[in-house]
Amino acid sequence: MKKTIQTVKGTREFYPEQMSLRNYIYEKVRSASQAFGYQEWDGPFIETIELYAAKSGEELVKKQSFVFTDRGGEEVTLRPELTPSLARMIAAKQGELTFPVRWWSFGPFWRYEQPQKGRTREFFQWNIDMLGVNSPEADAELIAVGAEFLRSVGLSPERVRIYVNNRRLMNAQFDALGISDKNRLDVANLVDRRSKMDPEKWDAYALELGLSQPQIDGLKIMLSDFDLWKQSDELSRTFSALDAMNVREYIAFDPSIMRGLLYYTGTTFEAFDTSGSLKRSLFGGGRYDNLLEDVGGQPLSGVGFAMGDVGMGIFLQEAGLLPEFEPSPAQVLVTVFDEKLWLESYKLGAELRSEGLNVMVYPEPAKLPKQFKFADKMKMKAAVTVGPDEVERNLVAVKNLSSGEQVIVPREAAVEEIRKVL
RNA sequence: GAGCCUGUAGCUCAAUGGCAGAGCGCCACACUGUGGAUGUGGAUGUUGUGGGUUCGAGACCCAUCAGGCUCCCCA
Repeated sequence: MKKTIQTVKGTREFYPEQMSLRNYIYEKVRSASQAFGYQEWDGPFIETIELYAAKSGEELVKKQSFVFTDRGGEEVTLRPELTPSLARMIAAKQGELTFPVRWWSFGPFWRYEQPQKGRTREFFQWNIDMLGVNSPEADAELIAVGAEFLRSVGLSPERVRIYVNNRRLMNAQFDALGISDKNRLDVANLVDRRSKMDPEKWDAYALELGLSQPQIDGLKIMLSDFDLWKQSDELSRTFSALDAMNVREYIAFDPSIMRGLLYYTGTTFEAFDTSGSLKRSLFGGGRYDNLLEDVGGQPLSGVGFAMGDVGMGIFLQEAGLLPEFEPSPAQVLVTVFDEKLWLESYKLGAELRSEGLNVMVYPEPAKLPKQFKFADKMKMKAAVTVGPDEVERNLVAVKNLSSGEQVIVPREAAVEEIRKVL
């Protein structure tokens, strides 16, 4: 390595092993989405900054998006999230789509962040949304899709939990405590940090925001009341529906879940890894009522969530839940005996492929031990050899690489023999 | 955008300011019709990059790049 050109900071290189993990997550995401009847879709990877300026946070637009000027002088950005594109696309065809719309997507996003573990500048994200139905049961369905995904990758309720809360319930609580609208965002932020901050610092921060001691005490009581959801008809119905959908064990009410202060208006939820000492967020979402209007559509309510591939990948790996990596898509190696029989091996390989097997032929007449070692490293299951003896009598030698047993069979029986080994 | 830690062989890591090393992996051979084991031998490299201090720098200083931790943020 004389001279190397570095990758762009925060980008990711997918060697085959990482690519198989990405594809594994994609497959599970697709299965969970399709099991509930959601359609796959996607938007542009490049958008104008105005799309996000409308209602995404200032932090996102000004500091955390990849913005640059194209050759035509237009300011464009690599998409940092999908929901605004979704809102625009729905609004554009609002009159012709069949509602309720159930859509999901899995694609790349970019955010200009400080890279650290679990956080890169380039990542893949699963987005899934239902639009056109505004009900606690619809909220429950989205949560259930998330829960079924968790179940499908082998994550048990002991390991991961989806915490659910509701903005309207919280607003009612804030009203009861006499917390002004002006303070609402700050207080929501305060509530969100309850579990992340030292209790003493949390108190000090609360005082800083101008809350009175009775208000702070009231908040604390509220935050430790895990039966609070019973006061909310919405959440009661959502939890009943989750029970019916057989995912209730993955769900818990948590009054400190606030999330997206920007456009969530009803139920919000967030999945956490509960196995470690610190909670790691795995996905989150909620109901949004005003998104379509913001991009010029007719009022339309929706609910959805998003999950990044980076954190989920690390979590699955640490939990020992990754499927074993198979280096070679071909489980069969045809060896090359010597230069004279080289093309005979290619011929055999073609025959086996025509029978539907994935077959790799060693690319040169190397020593057989070397070829077998290669098959081992690639974790292949069978090696097939045609040497002078076999060719003469129209035979092939099929070796089971895990047991070490080799049988010599007529060439026509090779496929059948190989299938026994796979 | 701010602070701190780290960067040495393909990988994991050693080396008081004084000859750059080990284990694993890799390659070759033992073994010219068969892998996983074992043995023997071999190659690892501009110590992230660029400056500086010093007789002498992997080590100390400055800058820079990267990724890790924290703040921020988490749409």
